[in-house]
Amino acid sequence: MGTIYDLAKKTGFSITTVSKALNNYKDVSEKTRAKILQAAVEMDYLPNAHAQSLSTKKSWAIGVMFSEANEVGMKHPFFNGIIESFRHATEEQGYDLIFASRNLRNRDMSYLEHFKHRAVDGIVVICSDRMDEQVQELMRSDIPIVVVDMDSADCSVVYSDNIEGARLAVNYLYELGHRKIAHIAGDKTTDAGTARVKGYELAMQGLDLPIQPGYLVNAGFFSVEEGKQAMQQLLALEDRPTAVFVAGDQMAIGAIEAIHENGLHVPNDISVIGYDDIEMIQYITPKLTTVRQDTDEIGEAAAELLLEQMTAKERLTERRIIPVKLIERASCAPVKE
Amino acid sequence: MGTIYDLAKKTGFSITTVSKALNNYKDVSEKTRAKILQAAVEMDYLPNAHAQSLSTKKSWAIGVMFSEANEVGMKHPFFNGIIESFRHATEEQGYDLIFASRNLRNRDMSYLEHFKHRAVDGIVVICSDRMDEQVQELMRSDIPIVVVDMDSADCSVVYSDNIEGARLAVNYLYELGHRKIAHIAGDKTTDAGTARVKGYELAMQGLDLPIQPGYLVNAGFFSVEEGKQAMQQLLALEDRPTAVFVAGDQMAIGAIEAIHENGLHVPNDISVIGYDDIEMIQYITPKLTTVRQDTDEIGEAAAELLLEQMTAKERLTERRIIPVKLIERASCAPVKE
DNA sequence: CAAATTACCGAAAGCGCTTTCGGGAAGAGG
DNA sequence: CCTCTTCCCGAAAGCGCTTTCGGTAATTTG
Repeated sequence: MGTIYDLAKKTGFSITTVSKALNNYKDVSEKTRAKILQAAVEMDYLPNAHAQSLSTKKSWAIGVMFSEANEVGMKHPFFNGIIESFRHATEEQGYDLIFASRNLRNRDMSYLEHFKHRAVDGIVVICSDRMDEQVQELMRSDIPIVVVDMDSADCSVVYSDNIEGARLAVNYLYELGHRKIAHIAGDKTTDAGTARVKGYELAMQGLDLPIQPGYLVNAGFFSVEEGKQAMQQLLALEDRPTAVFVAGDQMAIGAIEAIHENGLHVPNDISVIGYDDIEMIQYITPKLTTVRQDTDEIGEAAAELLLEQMTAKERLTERRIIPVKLIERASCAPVKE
Repeated sequence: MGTIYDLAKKTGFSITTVSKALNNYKDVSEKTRAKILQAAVEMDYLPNAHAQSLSTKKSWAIGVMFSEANEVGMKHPFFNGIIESFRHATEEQGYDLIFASRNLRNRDMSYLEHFKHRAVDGIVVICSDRMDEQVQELMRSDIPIVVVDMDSADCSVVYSDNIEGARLAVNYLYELGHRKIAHIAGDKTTDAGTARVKGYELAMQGLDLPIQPGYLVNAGFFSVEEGKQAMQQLLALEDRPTAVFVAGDQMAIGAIEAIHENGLHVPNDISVIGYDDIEMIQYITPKLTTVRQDTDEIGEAAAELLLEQMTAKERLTERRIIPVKLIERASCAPVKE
């Protein structure tokens, strides 16, 4: 491959001139630039990124911190859509993504430390847990950052319109005639969870529907199993709901399982509506009606907010709330008399 | 944060000594090492990775090339399980993963070029398409590399035992009494696809079952839609199969859809068995019986093979074939008389 | 034609770190 | 007491690149 020095020797110019030619400086003639570029392809020259970063203080790398909840990591069916779209958007601008280990040659370090060590130009955190100490530390730092699925006044954030999403869901159920509408909620340590609860409460209130005791059940971290357990609680109630708004698709899948295991039918006996619109729910029975979060849009918005800061070289704090949409499928039906 | 120079000034030692203390050289006394380490945490010192890489020629980074087929990227339900496990394994050794863009400040470059530019220590390619020019180029290079889900004599590879998996599937159907067993195949440009076809043919032959005309249908790149279309072809046959072995779970989902749309029942009318064991198939109806590929194992094996090369600092060519397992669920039934 | 621009190029310092090599001090051996 | 090791430490070169600053040659201007 060779270094810039080899290129200089080969062409007879100084490394200064070579560097300038490569970087499109204007004070090098077209003739010599052409020669240098030509020689560069001939010897298959590629600049060394580390050397460049060292001298320019720009690494063209974005550090990503991914939720570790439930041990799923990149398998997370909602987050991986976001990261994919984020990747596309940043890639176009020439940035690489780096997934940092928390382990530097057997020395434990925080994400922030690792990102500083790697000298990333910016950070994206995709994590719902507001309480995560690592996330907090990142948000307090002075590196450009964007956080997804969480709110904060201290840094740029992007998340779905959860209040509105919950309202859509509840109103939809209401229009189908349902009055006994329960909510299976995500954990309170997540903004998404709390916002959807709030949206649920607001919507119910707006419709003049009281929330019956036991109708609001916390189901933890959005897993199938937790959704199932939550639904079992609802089914054990004296006065069962006729419809339930579930704060996540995976939990909704669990909820449906519970209902089926109870010998009941979805949607004939109980309607359920989910949240997220992850891929698999179009293949389950019944196909799940849900509130779609636009992962493409979220990823792009996150990229935009981060890019903005990186070029401005200063931290900005912008909030971007992405609209949601109700996707009607087959898991909700008019209430039975 | 400060540089090593600041640390030297603060402690009164030379940067040489500081560097040695930090890197556990033996020729620095415990006393001074302690002082330096202490000062390091006090001033929040972190070594600059670029500077380190520049002088050591080791970047502690692994480049990952991910399949771009079907535009899914990290959303791929099988591959993302592998990459997640790979990440865990390499992370423990202190390596970071870098997802390279193919775009270097508006100059197009190949993955190989980009990885050279970034001076990664190794490369993992997770991609099924044997014909991909980029993959070929990577395999020809001299950087340590491991490729997943593809065979090659020129570099270390790891993939599932596809022949055996196909055999398991066919034999299972046979034991349920099926004799008219069709196969919906993955594309011939993928090793997985061709190997499963071969396994299917071998198994049928071993059971003395002829493969009836039209029973082997190519369905492309493992998508739901393609699986559906392939199944429609099978359903259009005079003499329909009673069971079908599908080379991928997503295609199997499509196949089941097609069967249902045709007014038939799975498994009562037609049994279907998939391949992969992706998460969602336990939630569809009927729950899909399938051949499980062990993504954890594959990712770990890939990490191991790559790590090995990176420490040896030379390219090795080892082949690791991961065993598969039949997971019995509810999409297969004894043949009807 | 002299003076003032302009165009082009290179020396050198610097980015933050590692590593070789040599040298002084302290301890061991005779 | 002198020599030989051993133990610590630092000077300096080097990793591959960017960028400032100045200098020469070519060109333009009056």
